[in-house]
Amino acid sequence: MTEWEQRLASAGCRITASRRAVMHALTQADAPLSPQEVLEQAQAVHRQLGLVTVYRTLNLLSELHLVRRAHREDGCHGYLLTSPGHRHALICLVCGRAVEFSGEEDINALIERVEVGTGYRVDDHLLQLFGICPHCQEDKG
Amino acid sequence: MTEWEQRLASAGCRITASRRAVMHALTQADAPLSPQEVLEQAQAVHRQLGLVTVYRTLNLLSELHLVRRAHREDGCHGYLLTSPGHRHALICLVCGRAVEFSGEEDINALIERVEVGTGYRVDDHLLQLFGICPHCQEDKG
DNA sequence: ATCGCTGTTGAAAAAACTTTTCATTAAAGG
DNA sequence: CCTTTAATGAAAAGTTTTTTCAACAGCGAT
Repeated sequence: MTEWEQRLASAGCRITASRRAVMHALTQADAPLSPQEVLEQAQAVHRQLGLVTVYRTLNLLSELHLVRRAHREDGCHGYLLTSPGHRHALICLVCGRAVEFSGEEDINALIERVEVGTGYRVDDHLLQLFGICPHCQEDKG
Repeated sequence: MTEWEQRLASAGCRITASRRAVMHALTQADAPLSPQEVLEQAQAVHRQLGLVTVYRTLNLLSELHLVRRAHREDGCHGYLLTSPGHRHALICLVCGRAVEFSGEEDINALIERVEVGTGYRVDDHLLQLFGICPHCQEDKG
């Protein structure tokens, strides 16, 4: 039983073909996938999968933090597998490839400064970086 | 002529009642507003305003960076006036009140570290903080 | 293995959200 | 004031997401 299956099971959820197919699609992908794209990829493994189930599965996986949304200034429609210990995504503006990174230490100084400056108590944050991946840098050079 | 009107004008756009109404709504609000909410607020000033125009206006204002989307882990449907020089928003989880802050300096160290670690070239970022505003902290205490 | 309970599923439909189309209106410069 | 043309509102189309519900399939007990 894989780690995510373990996680589902201990949350009292069943390991189904649909869920395996969605996780498979997200595991294969190296860029964020929209629900529609997840469906297309996942149907290769589980033909009768429906879009509704993709939505439900993505919501479930998000709640369990196995999957995360990718955010862009113009919307937030992509989903991404979370890498354990890495809370933030870095997405290539050319090809969409995404990697994750951690950097809590660096952010804490900023948060503390903002707390003092605003009087807010900061509980959570959302950080995402955009740039050009090594692969796409080569293509240009 | 206000600053945002100046900005619109120099982009070759007209200053219309609809645009004034949308800007008015966003100026009054201290929390991010959805397009629907913008419509409701703005209609107080410009009765015949339609939702379509709200969408068009928000897109225009976003392009000119006069307005920005608010992002949450579960979606990105709110719009927020941008404060000049402040690129990031801090949103109260209780009442939705938002303030903006800057912190480029703090983030640059992180970005540089990530660039070295991943090989990506980082061009842009999205950072948003969530917490409890001073007002809502009082309500509890 | 089989059974039964109940969480899950897929399809259809509904709801919500966003964009397109187009005739009409109204800014802004002359 | 006119004229030009960007902008508007309403309706319709398109897209995305959620709800409903009968049928299905995990999985624990037998």
